[in-house]
Amino acid sequence: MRLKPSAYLILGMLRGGVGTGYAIKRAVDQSTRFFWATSFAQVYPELAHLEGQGYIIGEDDPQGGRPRRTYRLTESGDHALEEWLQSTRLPTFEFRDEGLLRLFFADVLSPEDAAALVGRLREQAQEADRVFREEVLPLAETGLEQGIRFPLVAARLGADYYSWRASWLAQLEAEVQPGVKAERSSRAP
Amino acid sequence: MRLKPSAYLILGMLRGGVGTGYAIKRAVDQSTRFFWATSFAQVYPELAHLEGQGYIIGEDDPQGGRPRRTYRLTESGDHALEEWLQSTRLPTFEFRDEGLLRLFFADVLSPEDAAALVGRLREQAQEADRVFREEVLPLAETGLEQGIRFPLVAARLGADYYSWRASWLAQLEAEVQPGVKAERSSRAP
DNA sequence: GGAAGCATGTAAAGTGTTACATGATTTT
DNA sequence: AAAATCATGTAACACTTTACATGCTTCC
Repeated sequence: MRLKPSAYLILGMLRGGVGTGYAIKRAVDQSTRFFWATSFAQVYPELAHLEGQGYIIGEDDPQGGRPRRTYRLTESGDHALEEWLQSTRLPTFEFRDEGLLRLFFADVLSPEDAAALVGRLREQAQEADRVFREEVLPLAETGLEQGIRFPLVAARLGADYYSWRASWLAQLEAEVQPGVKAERSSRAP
Repeated sequence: MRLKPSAYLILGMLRGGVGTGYAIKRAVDQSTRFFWATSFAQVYPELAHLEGQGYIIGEDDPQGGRPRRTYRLTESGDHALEEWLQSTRLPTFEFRDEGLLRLFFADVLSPEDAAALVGRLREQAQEADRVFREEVLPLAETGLEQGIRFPLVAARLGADYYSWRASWLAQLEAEVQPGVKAERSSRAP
């Protein structure tokens, strides 16, 4: 791999017309942050690095007295982005979910406390679902007018994931209610 | 938060009877690694740190000429673990999914190449699903005999997630096939 | 006039991964 | 006899986050 995923994130944003470091960070916060987040302290050095390697070109573009530097892809950067998108290399996948870790160790707790823990996890999934439907999805929909559909696809996958997770946990919550006997879900009336 | 999640991972494993650094790393590789991974270079220093803080006590426990150090929780460690499990603090949730990032930028590609990318993502989800069902789930089931059920619950959530993701992507794959017109899924005969 | 937003960066601290180093025991 | 597994650790590197530092412009 020539570049790290965080670098392709920047190439992709530049390709989509998001031209400054500040704007890239803001765009990420409103879109990809759920599966790939970033920070100013990552974006600015990476822009400098990508320019040094010839993947992008920056141009000073001050707005009044306020300095600004706007970047665009070079041919080399454009090529690198497409190559990455078509690569068959296994994409990195890192998942750190403290909630699931707690669930994993829930045998330590009393049935009541374990049930409460599952309930909290379900609530958190519902809250994430709400954020996606109220904030992320509507924003992604605005891209459709310019024929940009995949950010909406990604947002839908995220929203549907949290919905799915919330109902999976709600089901589990019902099964672990103290008083409910069965090891597997009670299907008896 | 008194301790970081990686520390609670170790406390939880010790509480479950997994007593050495080596065994903890192995156990994690077979169970929690999908939502919380670790490495020897994290486990050994963390064990030393937790012992220094009084959460655990280690005892030299050589096997023949092979040195070994076995740890157990102190009261303080036991208390810290339960407190963490009952905490209402928002659990850390970090997700880095390069596959979704590629999907997000797929408008750059031709419809054919975008469809191929979706197909690769679907295959990868299917492969992860297979690993869960063939390797992780059977292992987690062995815990049931000792009345340990939540590792299996967590493994089921993981397995079901990848199944769900694979079929979501299969559905998307059908929708983005070149030749299929509609913006939204074609419900025509 | 003050707050919020635009804009760019650096420094320090924390976290995590990979590679290395060593040696005993068990399995093939 | 060799390979795999058990077992413990360190060093170097890579990566991320948080906090800091600065100053302009726009909105209330």
